[in-house]
Amino acid sequence: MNLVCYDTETTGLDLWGKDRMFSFSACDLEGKAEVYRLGRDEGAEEALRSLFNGDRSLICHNVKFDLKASLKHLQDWDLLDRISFHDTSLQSKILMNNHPNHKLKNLCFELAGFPKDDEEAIWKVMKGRNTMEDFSRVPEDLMDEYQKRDVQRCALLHRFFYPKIERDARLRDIYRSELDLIPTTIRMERRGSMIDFGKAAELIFDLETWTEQARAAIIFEAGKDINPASQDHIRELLFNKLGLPVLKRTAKEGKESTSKDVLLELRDKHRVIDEILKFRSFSRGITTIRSYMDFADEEGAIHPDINTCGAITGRESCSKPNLQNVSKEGVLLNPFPIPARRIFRPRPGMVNFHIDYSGIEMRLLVHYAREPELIEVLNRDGDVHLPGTLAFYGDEYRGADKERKKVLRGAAKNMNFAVCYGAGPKKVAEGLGMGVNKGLKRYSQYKERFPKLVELNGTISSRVRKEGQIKTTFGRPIKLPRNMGYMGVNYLIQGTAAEILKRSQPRIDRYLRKATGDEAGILLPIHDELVIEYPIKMLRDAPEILGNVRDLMIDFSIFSVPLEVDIEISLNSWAEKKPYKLRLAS
DNA sequence: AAACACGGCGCG
DNA sequence: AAAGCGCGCCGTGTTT
Repeated sequence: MNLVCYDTETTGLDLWGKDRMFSFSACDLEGKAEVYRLGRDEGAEEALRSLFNGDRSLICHNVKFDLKASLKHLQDWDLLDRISFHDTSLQSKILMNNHPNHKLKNLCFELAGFPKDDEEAIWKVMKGRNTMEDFSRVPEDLMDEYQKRDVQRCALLHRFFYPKIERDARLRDIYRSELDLIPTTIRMERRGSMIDFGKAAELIFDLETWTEQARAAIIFEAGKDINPASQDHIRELLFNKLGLPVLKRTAKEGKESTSKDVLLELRDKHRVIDEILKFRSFSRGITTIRSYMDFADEEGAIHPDINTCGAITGRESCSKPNLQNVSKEGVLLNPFPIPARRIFRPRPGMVNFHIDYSGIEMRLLVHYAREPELIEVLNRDGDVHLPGTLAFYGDEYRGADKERKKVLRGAAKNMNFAVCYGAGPKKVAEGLGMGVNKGLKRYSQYKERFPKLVELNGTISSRVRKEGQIKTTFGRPIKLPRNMGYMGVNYLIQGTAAEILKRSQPRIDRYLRKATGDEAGILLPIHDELVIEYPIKMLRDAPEILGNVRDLMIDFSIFSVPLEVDIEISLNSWAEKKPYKLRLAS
């Protein structure tokens, strides 16, 4: 296939809104480049069309962006199914996950000494202008030269990276799955998640009232007009004026920390603490909800930017706005939550399904530890935290009432994780809440029963020291500093879970489009969860269709433990999710 | 005015 | 000697 490096220039980054492409450049792998400016160059439109309709494979750095810009201009989103492409940014992320930014210019400079000063002239020109992101105002000859350099950089990277991926079957598979996720993600962004402007405005109104009340209370306690948003002012109030104890210091500057966990400890020492917590939560809530409203289009839909490989572990990330951290109610240790999920709702005529992998973290820990008893428990769909609970608490658990059982199981569950992430006997004994001697004894009993689980951290840690990386079951390498072995287990679990969710999405996308004629579709991935929109008129078929989605999500034969999902449905808002049963219990 | 570092905090 | 980590985004305060 004919390989062509391709790069677009746009008036800005808001491609789902006001911005558009105004130019593009292309070159072959030898670096022979051409630049076209739409509306200036004869034949630009035709050249663009031939790039997308011909028998070509486009190579881009951040291909999602160039595809969005191009298909928006061509007004032909069906091309997503047909176009073949490469992405040098993804190649870099797979081969060197720990690179700090994967920027085109930096990579070419670092890998090949390709000078990166060619943009300076452009910035000089932009300096006097107030529309910073609008490159279409840069003099055309300068711009042409700059664009040529960029596609040539892309060619350089492809020639450097791609052979390394191509010659390793596992890397090839990972790369293929990453590329497969791109069109699926563009379709999600295009749909967008809906907010209710009225509800948002109401919420902001309430939050403003509560913020001002908290501000007034704090100023009253301070006895002077301070800014509650200023950490310096709060520090002065808490630790000088009121003389409260310093429980923690900040990492870089060693100042008295005023973080939430500190404030929660000091909560019963003075009534101003709660007012500070309220002020922080409510004022943050206002700016967050405002930003949601600002990002929404006329319909009320927010089209975020989903980065399919945004984290060093391979996780996805989300920005402008980040819809992966919409705050929710009912969180332990958050006394004044913002009910932001109430303003997110299904499109008219739709419901949302929220499908999350149940207990995927513990399942993968058991898989990687190869702990036989727990593998067996998972295979018969048992409670994976119960054996640990019994090992830690024994008869104390058996003889407890229902409420007490819940508490003990919760503590044991915590310690199951803690042990895997490297907690020592002392920490575990402490976490069990039973006195050190007894706790230490129970820890050693636990260790005898689940030796593999207890050894996991050490095993991975020494692998990190030796190899400077870990590999997920799929074969994705995740590099980390050799002296940071304690992070290995976390990277392994996070990276594997990410890959599972990422591989399930294109399958689901293809299936839903076929089964519902493009009516149902994914809206958002949230690390171990997918939000899906689904037409109300097809709800009768939902048990079957969601059942098939479930099957696609858990179909991974390479693990020694089974996967499972929980499904919830929301009709009115993301704050009102109800369990959804695939079929009536028989 | 813009860019940066920092602490802080929401989610997973 | 050690329960861990990943993001994006905000306001303050400082530097350029």
